[in-house]
Order: sequence, then C-alpha cells, then structure tokens
Amino acid sequence: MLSERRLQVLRAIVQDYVGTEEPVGSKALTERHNLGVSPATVRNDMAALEDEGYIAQPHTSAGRIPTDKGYRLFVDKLAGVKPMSAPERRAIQNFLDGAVDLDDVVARTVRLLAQLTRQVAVVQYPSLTRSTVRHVELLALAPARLMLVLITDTGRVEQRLVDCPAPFGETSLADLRARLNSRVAGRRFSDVPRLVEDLPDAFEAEDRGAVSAVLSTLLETLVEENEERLVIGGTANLTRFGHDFPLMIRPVLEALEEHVVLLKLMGEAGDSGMTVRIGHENAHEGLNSTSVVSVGYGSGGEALAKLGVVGPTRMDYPGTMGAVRAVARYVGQILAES
Amino acid sequence: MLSERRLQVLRAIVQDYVGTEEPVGSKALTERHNLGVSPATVRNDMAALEDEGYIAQPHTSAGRIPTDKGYRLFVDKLAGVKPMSAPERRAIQNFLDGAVDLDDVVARTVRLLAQLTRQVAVVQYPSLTRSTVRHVELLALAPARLMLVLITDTGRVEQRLVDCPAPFGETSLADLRARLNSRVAGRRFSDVPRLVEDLPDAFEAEDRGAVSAVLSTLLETLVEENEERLVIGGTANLTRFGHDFPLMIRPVLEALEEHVVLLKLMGEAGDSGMTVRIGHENAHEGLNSTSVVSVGYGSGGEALAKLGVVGPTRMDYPGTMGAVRAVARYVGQILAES
DNA sequence: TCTGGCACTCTGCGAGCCCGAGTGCCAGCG
DNA sequence: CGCTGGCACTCGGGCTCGCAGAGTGCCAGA
Repeated sequence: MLSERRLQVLRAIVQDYVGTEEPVGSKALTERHNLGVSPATVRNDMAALEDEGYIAQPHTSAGRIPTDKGYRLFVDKLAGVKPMSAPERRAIQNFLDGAVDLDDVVARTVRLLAQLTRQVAVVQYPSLTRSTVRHVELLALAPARLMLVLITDTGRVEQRLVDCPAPFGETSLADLRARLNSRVAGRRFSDVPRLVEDLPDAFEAEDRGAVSAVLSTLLETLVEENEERLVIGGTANLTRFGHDFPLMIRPVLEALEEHVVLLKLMGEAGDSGMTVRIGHENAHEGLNSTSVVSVGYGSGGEALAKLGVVGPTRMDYPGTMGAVRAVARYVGQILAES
Repeated sequence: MLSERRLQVLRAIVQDYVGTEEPVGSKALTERHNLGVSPATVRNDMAALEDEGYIAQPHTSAGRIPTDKGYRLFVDKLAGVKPMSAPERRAIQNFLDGAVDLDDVVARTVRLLAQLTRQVAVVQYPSLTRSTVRHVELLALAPARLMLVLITDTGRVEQRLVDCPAPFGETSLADLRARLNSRVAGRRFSDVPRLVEDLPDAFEAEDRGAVSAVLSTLLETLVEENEERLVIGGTANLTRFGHDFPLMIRPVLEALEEHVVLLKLMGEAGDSGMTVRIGHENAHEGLNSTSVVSVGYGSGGEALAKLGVVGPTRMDYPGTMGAVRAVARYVGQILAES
C-alpha cells in the first residue's frame, strides 16, 4: 500500500503533466505544490511509484509521466468529478433548449460536448429497445406491399417495407392498424413481443400470413441493434493530441469511423454511473493511446443510450467527467420534456 | 500563349510532383520524361512558366511545384479523366449491390469512395427537392396534434409535428389524407406547392385552419434545405496530407464538420459534369490548401445530390476524377433500380 | 532557338559540442 | 527510521559548423 504522501505525489505528477504536457521532475514538483518535503524525498517516492508501475520515465534522466495504471489510480482514488459552474450549467441548458427536434438535440449535444471538453465527442442516438411506442402506422403502397412506420416517444421514426404473401384488404389493414396501436401504443419496446403474440388469431385465415409478416418486421425493427446511430464531432481537437501525432491520430480517426467498434465500446460500459477507459483498457487497438469517458443518458430513470468523449490519456479527467455528466443530465431532461 | 512544349513541361511537373511529393528540378524532369530537349532548355521554360504564375519555387534553388493556377491549367487542358479498369468497375458494382436500404447505399458509397481515392469522401443524401412523393401519411397524436410523415421515392422518410389551431376530426383527417395523396403521390416535389394550393377550399370553414397548418408544414419540409444530410468518411486519409500537417489538417477537419459549408460548396458546383475546385478557388478558408472534386448523381437523367472527395491540391486528378465519376454512375444505377 | 558550361545559392544532414534538467546514491541529522 | 542536502553522473535538446548535393540563372557558341 502506498503512503498518503506518495499518493499526493502521484496526484501532483498527473496534474502537472496534464497541464504542461512535459515530463515532470522532482524539483518542479516541490516548487509548484507545497508537499512540505524536499525534492530528494520526492525522488525517493517517485522511485517507489515507478517500481509499482504508476509512473515511468520516457528516457533516463528525464522527468516522469504517469502510466495507464497511474491514471487509473488517479481517477479511482485521487480525483473527484469537477462539477460545472453555475454559469456553465446555464449555458448548457440554454444551448440545448434551442433544439427543435431529436436530430437537432443530438447535433447540439455533440457540438456542445466537443466544445466543453475540447476533445472528440461521441453521442449515440437514443436506443429503440429502451423506449416506448408512440404510434405504429401501416400504409398500403401496393396490394401486397405495405410500409410499416414506427414512431417512438423520443421522436424517432423507423420505416420498413413489408412484402405480404397475399393481398391485404383496406378494411383488414385498418383493423390491424387499430388493434396494433391499441395494444402497443405507450408500451415499452421490450414488452411488444409478448403483447402481439396472439394477434394473428384475431384475423381470418387468409389474412394471417400478411399479419405475421407485418409483426415479424415490427419485431425485427425493435431488436435491430445495428441501426443504432452515432454522431461524432470535434475531430479537429485531435490536432491538440501531442507533438508526434501523425502516427498517433491516424488509428484514432480510423477507429472513430468504425461505428460498430465504438458502439460496442460504449455498450460495454456499465449502465449506471460514468465509465472511464484508459489507454490499453480499450479493447480496440487504435484507441490504446486514448481514454474514453462515457455515461448513459435518458429521460426518466433509465438510460436510453450513451454519450462520451475520446481524448488523449493525458486529459483533464475531473473536468472532462464533470462536463460529460452535466451534458448527459441536461440531454436527459430535454428528452423527458419533449 | 504557352508553346506546346511548355505545356508538356507543366504536365510533367504536375505528374512528378504528385508522385514524389517533392519539388521537381530540370534535370530530373528530362530524365523521367523524354522531352527531347536538355535540362537547360527546360530551365528556360520553367522560368517562363514561373513568370506566368503556373509554378513556384518554395525556396531559391529548389525545384518547382505547381501553383493552384498550374493545377487549374493541368486539369482543364492537359489531363483527361482516367477511366476505371473493368475489374475496378466490377468491384464497385458488387460492393454497392450488396446494400439493403438507402442508408446502407450511402454508407457504402462513402466508404468505397474513400478507399478508391484514398482521400476524404463526402456524400450528400439524395435531395428531397428533386425527388417525387411516394406517400403522405397523417396521424392524430392528440385531437389538435398531428404527425406528418412524408415518404419519398428514394426511400427517405421525413416526419414533422403539426399543431392545429383547432381539433380535427377523424373523418376530416381521413378525407385530407386521401385528397392529399391523390394529388401529390408520384409527383415531383417541385410541383407539390402548385398542386395543393386550393386544397383548403374543399373543406369546411372550421377545418381550414388545420388543413393550412398541415400544408404549410408539408411545404416547409419540402424546401427545407438544411435537412440535407452529409456523410463523410476516410478522414484518416488526411494523415497522408503532407509533412507539416498539424497546421494543415486542423482547418480541414473543422471545415468537414461544418456541413452547412460543405453543402454550399457542393451545391455551387454545376449540376452537369464534374466540378473541380482547386485550393483558393474554394470559398471556405479552411479548404484553401485542398481540392474538391464533386459531381452530381441520381437515378434517371437528373441529379438528386452530389458526392465527391476532398484532398490535397497535390492529388492525382485524373484518377480521382475517374473514381468519382464511376462511383456516381453506379450509385445512380442502384437508386434507379430500387 | 537550343545547348553545354560555369559560378552561385540554398537546404538538409551529420558531427561535435555544451548546457541544463533530472536522477540515484550516500552520509548526516533529527 | 525517515528526511535532507550534496554530489557525481547521464542524457536529450539545441547550437554551430561544414559539407555535399541539387537546382538555378546566365552566357557564349552551335
């Protein structure tokens, strides 16, 4: 176990390195933080921290920089979440309040997050599987061809074509539409399969094929995970990554275009509370020199989707976490209102 | 007017510079292209080209590099469009044929284009204003609150909320839905305003307010330009930009996130044929060191939207133009089929 | 009008050098 | 036992210097 002072030293190293972007030495540390001890003592502590793997030296006789493990300890034990100031919170709220529809909410959120954290922002569209059905609409495009339109309480609309095995009369269609809506409107997606299970039984034999086709398309739409969309912004902030960066940012840009990977990454993070993945903790290789801070957001108590930022491991964790948390909270509010 | 040989020299300079990324000198030129004259002669020609502003020297006593004006001349007079090879064309077609819906077509297109050109690809969603209406649907969410859903022939769906000045009965709603569809289904968006102009007259006075509200929302949706979506891919290719690139790519990344700017840029380009904007010809400052190659695509004879690539002015223009043209052509085919 | 020759001018690169920051270790002190 | 000051050592960054190579412009001659 590390002594209290050594933790202080580690904290000081992280803070200074994040600020200056340069390896930090024992002398500079004692000057900037009053630890009450001399550089020599700090050197001993640093040696111990290095033995434990919390810090490292880029070259012999240079200062130390934190390792992933060091950041991990810093985030877990040494740093809290820095709350946003009241004016900042107001600014967030004002900015988000101006949104006119769901797309706009997401677009604004991503810009806001990128601006606040000066990093790359990632926002997942509110997931279908957690929300409730507002309305299901069926349109006959041709005798045996329907369009299914699903409207969610978050204002999202999904449409699918349905090819029926047999023509489907206008009255049957109206009937199906009415029955479907009376059963599922206002219900959670996860409940829908159970609620419509026996629906074909209510129809004439000749229509059952079509009804089944509609229902299976509906269920498909509900579970379809790969329809989950991501919006990314603030990639220009990658240029503040470091000095040696051509090689650094290329894999990051590539990873950011792999939405599937990102979705997986954000999905793995726990539902409740904020998740911070540091450096090599990220499964995807391209993100091994970045940290990902993500959190769920949603209207009401439940998380609909995730949002977060991607930045260098050398980032201001407390500030970033504060911004991410605040934005998630306000987006949730906005979604709940609309 | 420049002599024939001087044009040859300019062409050779552009080709070599694009290939090597290094200023090209008179000796290297005569070695790699058999111009039939000596380096000294080429030097004279280069001096002339420099006087005219087609090429420049980064430093005294270094080779020459083309200026924007030089590239312009190259593109206009000296280089054709390099057609894709048959295998390449097949690969494009196969890749695009696998798409399952409009979103997928666009996503595949952007990836394909980025891969083929090794540059940043930009694809605009098929524009609403040029396409035709497949169906208009109206749903009552509440007595005085409707949802308008517009389905286009390209498979795109737009939805809007409509607040009515007064409650609107179910029968009137069905009536409006039927009349609306019979008038506009299958018609071009640009014709819709004329076609629905007198529609309120067919309704009772008490419903006219609501009908007008629906119609104005519909028209708004049709003309709404800022709803035009862009998809961007291949940003990782920016890392191949040049050596001095932190400062180079930051403004480019910023510009790429300004979809409004990009839309304007692509919109300005002529409808027919391919447009190449080189360096400072781009109005947006962040793109002053890039060239944009764009072309319209669409099903049938008409362009629905644009697609293109953004790359360094030092790009392989014939190859890029060939790839852009080929992709646009095949995307158009796919859209026409579906 | 083209060519070969020549003198000139840069940039880039490597070698050598010094300086400063930082370390590790040790002996001494409370 | 832990902290401190001192000291010798190391190493990277930045500086200058010098050189080689590539490229140019100009000029006289074919």
